[in-house]
Amino acid sequence: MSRAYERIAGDLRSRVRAGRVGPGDRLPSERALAEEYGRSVSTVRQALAQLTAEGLLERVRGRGTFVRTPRRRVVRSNDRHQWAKDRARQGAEERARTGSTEYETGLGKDRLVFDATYEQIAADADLAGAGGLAEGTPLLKRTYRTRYVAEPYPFNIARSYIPRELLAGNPQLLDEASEPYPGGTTAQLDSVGIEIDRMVEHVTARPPTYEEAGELGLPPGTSLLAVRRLSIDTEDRVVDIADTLLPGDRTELVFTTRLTRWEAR
Amino acid sequence: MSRAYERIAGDLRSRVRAGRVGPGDRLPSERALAEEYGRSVSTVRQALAQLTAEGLLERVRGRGTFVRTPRRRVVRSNDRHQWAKDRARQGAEERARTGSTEYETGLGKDRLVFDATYEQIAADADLAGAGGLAEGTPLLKRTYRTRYVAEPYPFNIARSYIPRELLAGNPQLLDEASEPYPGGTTAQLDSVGIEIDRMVEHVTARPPTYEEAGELGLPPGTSLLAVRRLSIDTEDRVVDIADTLLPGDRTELVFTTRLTRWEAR
DNA sequence: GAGTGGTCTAGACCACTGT
DNA sequence: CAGTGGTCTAGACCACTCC
Repeated sequence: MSRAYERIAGDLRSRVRAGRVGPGDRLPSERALAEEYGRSVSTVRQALAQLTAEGLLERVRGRGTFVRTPRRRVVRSNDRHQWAKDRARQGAEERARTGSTEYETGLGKDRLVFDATYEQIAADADLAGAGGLAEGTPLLKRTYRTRYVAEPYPFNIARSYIPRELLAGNPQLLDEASEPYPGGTTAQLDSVGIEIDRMVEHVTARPPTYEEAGELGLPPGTSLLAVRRLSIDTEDRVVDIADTLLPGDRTELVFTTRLTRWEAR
Repeated sequence: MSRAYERIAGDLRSRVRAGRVGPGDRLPSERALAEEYGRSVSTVRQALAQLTAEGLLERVRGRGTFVRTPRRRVVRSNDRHQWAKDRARQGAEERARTGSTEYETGLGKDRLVFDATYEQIAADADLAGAGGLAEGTPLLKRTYRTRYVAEPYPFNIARSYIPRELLAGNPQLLDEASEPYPGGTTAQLDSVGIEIDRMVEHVTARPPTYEEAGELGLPPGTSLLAVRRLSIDTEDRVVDIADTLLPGDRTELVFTTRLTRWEAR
């Protein structure tokens, strides 16, 4: 390894891994490290930038360079789909009492803040392709943001697209003032006679765009989980396309796949 | 936005998004951009480094800076678990004819290269916790790498851990020379009387470590999908823990969740 | 005010690509 | 060979934190 900044990065990396500096600890300053390794400050900065991009360090102006402390993860399990479907057919009081995100996080409404906005749009090529629709099909676009009361940034941004034609039977569904709708999307679709048969979720990971990093308050060295979920009804139509963005450093997705039993041999 | 490098990055970003430069196109050189924006080369380099980390650009020494071309994605669907379970009870010839990865990618054995190594280890705290085992429990550790014949880097690294006690009935299972085992892990477990009831997959995303980036040949600006899959048998035991690393820029995970039907109202 | 990281400069030299 | 990006230097000045 002939590059000075890689030697420095490698050395600092092993200091962290060996536990000689732990989460939250401060590293020596740029100038001190430059002195220690006999290199210029710029070279040390390059090493520190690499470790920051790896998610190992966190740099704070005026305070110093710290070993990043892992954030507590929010678990999202696909069990919630069945839970939500069962709930949608329960009494209105029961539906109003609980929400899907509360179910996931185990937290009450007083600890979480939701935000919903509705728009009417036309399907672009991407959405049309995903939903098996013609381009230009009128859609209801709903945007949801969920965050902890105590935190400034949402831990979840979701955009849902539903063909407007499907919602004709219940005009209330086009009005964002109905949110939070008791029983969620499953109950909303039930109100116009739609039953969901299955959810198909497409999971990808990538670095956040500049705008996404801003919206979600993602520090450098964090990945983004992007989930596109298709809700398919009992007539095999795509009745909802939901794109969800989740911070990679605080999300764990859990999927349980149940298998049919073997016949006795 | 007072920072010069952010203005430059923002301007170049919009050039790409507006399609004024498309995938594969070359951008002006560092020196040319410095001239154009009236800034030093270092400032331009900072802007280009940011866009590279976002996965938007690709820099090649001696050739130039290019707009990154998206790689073709390998789709991994949870349907394969049921497929593999069904296959495990078929004839030996049928099992030998196909593999799980071929099923996933739609490619034949001649286009893919597998590699398997076996080790015997003791459970550390992490594995013991995941498997509900005592620390130190003897495990069989199997490492698999899968790649295209035409490519140098694997698109998949998997490490599987099975309590050795479960495999006592079939010594052949401890020998890596048995790989590829016809019918895969499901058939291997079947040979010692274990039937899998369900798979539980935990999905997370993060930047690759330095070593992972090297192993998988990940370019800067790429995330890593890390999946921990627990195989749970019909007696509710964790019979396999499989940790899989997948390049975020070429993997799409698909999970289908089937819901039970409502009773007629 | 002392100490921290962030931005920016104006270079030098090197490694690599393509002609 | 000219042209590209990669490494490294030795600074200056700024924005911010903490005492």
